[in-house]
Order: sequence, then structure tokens, then C-alpha cells
Amino acid sequence: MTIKDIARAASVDPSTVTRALQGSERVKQATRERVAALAEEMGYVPNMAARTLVKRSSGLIGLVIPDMTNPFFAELARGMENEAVKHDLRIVINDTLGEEAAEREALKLFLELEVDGLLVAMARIPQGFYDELDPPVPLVHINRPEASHHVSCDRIKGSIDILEHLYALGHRRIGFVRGPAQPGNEPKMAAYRQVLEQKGLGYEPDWIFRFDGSTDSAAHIADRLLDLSPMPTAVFAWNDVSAIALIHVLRERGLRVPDDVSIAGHDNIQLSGLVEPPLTTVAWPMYEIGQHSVRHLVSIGQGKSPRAPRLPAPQLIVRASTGSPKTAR
Amino acid sequence: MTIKDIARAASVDPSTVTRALQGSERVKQATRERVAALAEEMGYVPNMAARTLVKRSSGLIGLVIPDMTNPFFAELARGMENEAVKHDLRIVINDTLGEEAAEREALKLFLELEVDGLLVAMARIPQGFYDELDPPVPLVHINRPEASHHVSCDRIKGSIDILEHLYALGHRRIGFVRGPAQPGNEPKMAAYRQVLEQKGLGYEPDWIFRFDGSTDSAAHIADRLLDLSPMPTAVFAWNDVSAIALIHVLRERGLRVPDDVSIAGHDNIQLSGLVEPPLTTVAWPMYEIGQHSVRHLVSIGQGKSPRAPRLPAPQLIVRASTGSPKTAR
DNA sequence: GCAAAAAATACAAACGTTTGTATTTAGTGA
DNA sequence: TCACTAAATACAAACGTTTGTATTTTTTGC
Repeated sequence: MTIKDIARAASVDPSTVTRALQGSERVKQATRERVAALAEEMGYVPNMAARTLVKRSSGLIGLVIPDMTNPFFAELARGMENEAVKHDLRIVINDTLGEEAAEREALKLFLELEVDGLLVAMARIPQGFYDELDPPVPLVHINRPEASHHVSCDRIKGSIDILEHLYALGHRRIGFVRGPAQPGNEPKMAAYRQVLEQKGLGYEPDWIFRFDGSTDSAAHIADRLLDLSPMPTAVFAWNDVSAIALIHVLRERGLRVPDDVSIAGHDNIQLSGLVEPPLTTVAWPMYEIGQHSVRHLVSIGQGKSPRAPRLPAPQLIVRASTGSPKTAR
Repeated sequence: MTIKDIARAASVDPSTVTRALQGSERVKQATRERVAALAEEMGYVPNMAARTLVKRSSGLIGLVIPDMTNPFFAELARGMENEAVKHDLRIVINDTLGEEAAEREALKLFLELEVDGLLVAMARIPQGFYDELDPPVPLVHINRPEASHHVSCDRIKGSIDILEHLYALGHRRIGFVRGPAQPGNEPKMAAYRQVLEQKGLGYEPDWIFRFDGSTDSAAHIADRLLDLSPMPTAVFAWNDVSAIALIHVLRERGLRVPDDVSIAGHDNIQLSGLVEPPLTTVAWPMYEIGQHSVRHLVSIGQGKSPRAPRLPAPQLIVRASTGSPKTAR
């Protein structure tokens, strides 16, 4: 069922059919309607391959994300979809599991698909590689401020806010649970160092823990934490899952949160407000970032050189998992 | 940078270049290597549109899922990817947010892309629509046993297991928190009715609650539950998030879980083992389902008519959120 | 009713690959 | 060296659209 079949059925030239289907003014309204009806009736499905071939544009945007599982990225993707439809673009997603090889594969796929643009979140591959992408494609990085085109909200502000919140509550010994060594995680570490230094608080290497997502890992952190003397009175965890897990193991060991130790997370996942105690955390405007990144991409595609858009700042969400330190030790 | 450019550079015919790049035996080894080197050097990127056009096959599989956010589906997608690469297929994902219109859009996109197959998880659109898909594409449903081709594990067994687990613990009044009216959720409701009936336990309409994901909704359920007299001693929630939320609000109101009331969930999300108390739940072999569905799809594509594959059963995971009823009321 | 302008449609080439067939080149045995 | 076969390569058409240009048809103004 091709355009030619419809042309034959409508006793008209294929070129007229295309134009009719596109709603071109060049074809008589009556013909337009007749062709449209026929196409509908005959179950015509446009062949994107053929169209892409001649138009040199697929109407597709490739989205490369490291972890679908993370609601963070899911929210991002939704903001993108929302904006993309306004520009008649469609988003195809490729999950890389945070692996560099998969990221390369994803880029290869998208280049072959002749996507009109690329959105890359938390890229693992060094920036230099992206700068020399061939053929060049409009590309917007999410959360990579060093890239020539990117959309990021202030990546360090949220972490600073949460650390200052802890300081304001009276905490002077603050621990940190860090995630895997990904580019996106560095600002949290930087914020940790920066705030502690600025407040004149020292920090011990012992106060930095690494969480790998397992129960064992959480338990190990709790044990190490309890061994410390003096013990930190607050811990900032790099994401909500690790924060919630940590709270769990600490309570198991008899500590009260936040009375004995305050715990703060990052990301504001759905459950963060539903656990006991509800988690103090940072929410990023991922949906908005998604929308802006598509807008940005579109204007790059139009040959403009837009500046990085200003975005709403990450928001500190204070709940019950943080409070003033109650116990002296 | 097309195949013709390479042909010119290698002073050879375009057809030879294609064959060389495909590793065809028909072209001399020396030529193959020369062409490959040239292609690499000149930064050749195959044009999928052109290839798809003539081969009538894109090497793509379209995956339609209702909610990326759900780790359930993320796991599924990963199993699919893992299997797809073995068949030189690539997966493109489209999230529908569980909306029927978006599902139609996704199908349209994939048909236009000329995908080699379609994987549809928890479809909203009625089966009849899928049976008449035009042009016909190999299609495998996930969790829709009434479809001609589907991969599902026993959809009711996990729920039955968990309800029988509650019964075995001594619970005789068991409540149910149901999710939105999606096809995928019905078996849980069915299991609830079936087990209670089979055990000779009546169930009250009052024991069935609806959770919409908000804190308010959870609070409302807790209030309604506490108003009941006698109160159910156990509640089976349709997913882990609602179970965890429910536990939270119940504890806030002074109830002990599982002593006063046992709560069981479904899905085994990462956090289910990390909250307090760790959640009794059901794990589905989503990764395996993903793998099998791709295998199934491939054999359909080869013109076979495979039977629905046997899958590992859903697994009951007993943790601390369920126990024998302790309080008489 | 006629020329000119405008509107509607037809023609034809192009996009980059693949693939069946034809042609050239190399290799074999006598 | 020749005829014959096998190997390597070239030719050409096709896939379904789009789009610039040419042609036909209709409308307009007089």
C-alpha cells in the first residue's frame, strides 16, 4: 500500500498524493479530501525510510539515558516528549545502563537512523568525542555544563542547600554517602567539600561512604558509621534510595532518625515522602529540563546559537528525616 | 559520505562496496579489507533509511511500555535488549504513560519505521485492534494471555501465593489495595476473590481500597481501614509503592506492622528490601520474560508458530512486613 | 471570446542502498 | 596457447517518497 496505489485509485499523480497528504495549498481542496479519504480507507501507512531518504531528516530525536530505572530520567524523558510533539518530533530512547560501550552503540544507531537531534543525559564518553561527532548532529547534553550545548540546572546548589540546611540545624559533623564515580555525581562531592570547608568544619575521609545498592552495602555503612567516635550527627546521601536504605539499617541498630542522626537524600523519588520518617531531599526540575532541552535542540537545528536556558533551581524539600542533633556523644 | 564516495576512492563499484562491508564471500579478501579500511578512515556511516527501503526491514524492534518509571518495565526492557543484540536487532522504546492515545501513536510510529517486530507490554488497546493491525507485523504481547502471541508468566500465581501465605499465617480478614483499572491488574483482583472464596472467607466491599499514588490517598486508606470493625488483620497491596506508603501511614497512626496488621506488596522493587519493615512481596522474572519475548518474536518473524514459552514462576519473597495476627479486636 | 494569469496537476530526477544478472578477469588442465 | 570454469567485479533496476520544473486546466479581466 504505497502512495502510487493511492495515486492510481484516485487517478492522479503520486506527487499530487504527497502534496495532498501534506495539506499543500498547491492541490485543490476537493482533491485533498478525496485523496485523504482514499488513503484512510486503503489503510495507507507512510514509509518513513523513503521519506527520510529524500528529506534527509527523520523527524526523530535520539535520547540517550544511563538508567531508565531512575525515575529522575523517566521524568526527564516525559518533559522531552511533551515538548517534542509540539515540534512534530518523536523521541526514541536508548538505555545505556551507564556503560560506555552501550553509549557508543546508541550513538551509532541514532546516527544511522539520521535523527534530527541528539539528547544525551549524563554522558560517560568524554566531551572531546562528542565535539567531533561525524556527521555533526544538533546535540544537547543534559547536566554537562562543559559541553558547548547543554541544559542543566545548577548542579551544585541543591547539594549546598541541603548541607547548609544541616549546618543550620546545628550539625557540625556531617557524613556523605557517595554514588558511583559518574560525571553527574561529582558536583555532590564538590558541594560536600566546599560547604564543610567554607563553614570551617573539617571532614574526615572516614565520613565518606560508598553505597552500591545492596542491603549488605547499607549494613556495612551503618556499621562503619557506628564505629566512629565521635560519630557524625548527620549524613547526606547522594540519592534517596541510599538514604532510605541507610535509615533502615540505622534504625535496625537502634538509632533514632533524626534524633540520633539526621539523614538527607537527593532526587525526591515518589517514595521519599512515603517512608518513615519522610525524607528530606532535593528535587530537580527534570520535567522542565526535558522541555528546555528539546527547545534548545530545535533552535540549534534551525541554525541558531542559543544560550543555555535559565532553569528553575533545584528545590530543597525539608521533611522529617532531618532535625537538630539531640544526643551528645 | 556515502557508499558511492567509498566506491570512487577504492575505484570499485558501489555494489562491491556493499558486499565488502557485509563481508560477502563474493568479493576478494584484499578488496574487502581495502574497502573496510577506507570506510573507517572516511568516517562512513551507513544510511539506514536507504537500507530499510530496499531490504524492507529496519532491524528494529519497537517496544511499547506504559510506564518507564516502573522498574518492572525497565527490567523487562533490559532482558529484551540482552536478547536482541544476539539477533542483530535493536530496540527502540516508546513510553505511553498508560494512555491509549499514546499507545496508538507509538504503534503508528513503529509501523512507519517498518520495525521488524513489536513488543507490547500491558496494552490498553483492546486485542481486536491488534489482531487487525495493518500491515501485519510480528507482535508479542507481554502479560496478555488472551493474545495469539504472548509471553506471560502465571499472572495469578504470585498473588495467590501471597494470599495463601497470609492465610497460613492465620489471617482470616484480608484487605486489598487495588491499582488503576488496567488489564494487567485484573488478575490480582481475581486472585483476591478466588483465594478468599476458596478458603471460605467472606470479603467485604469495604476491604477493597484504591490507591492513586499520593500521600493523601494513602492516608485516606489508613483512615478507612482503622474505621473498620473488625479490622482486617492483613492487607495485600497491588504494588510495593502502595504497600510501603500504607505501612508508613499506618505506623504514623500508631499501628505496628506486622503485629497489628500485616502488609504485603507486589513487584519487589529495589527499595522493598530496604524499608522498615522489609516488605513481603512477589518478584516476577521480568528479565527472563524480556529475553523470551524477543526469542518468541524472532521465531514468529521466521514464519514459525511457536508455542508460548514456559517461564519461571513468580516468586514469593517473605520478609518482615507479614506475620501472624497478634492483636484480637 | 480571447489572451494572460493563476491554479492544479503531471513529469522526472533524486535520495543511498541492495541484489539479480551480466561482464570481465584470473585460474585451471590439457 | 587455448578453451573452459571459477572468481571477482560491474551494471542496472528497484525500494517509496519528495520536490523543482513543465504542462495542462481553469479562472480572470477586458
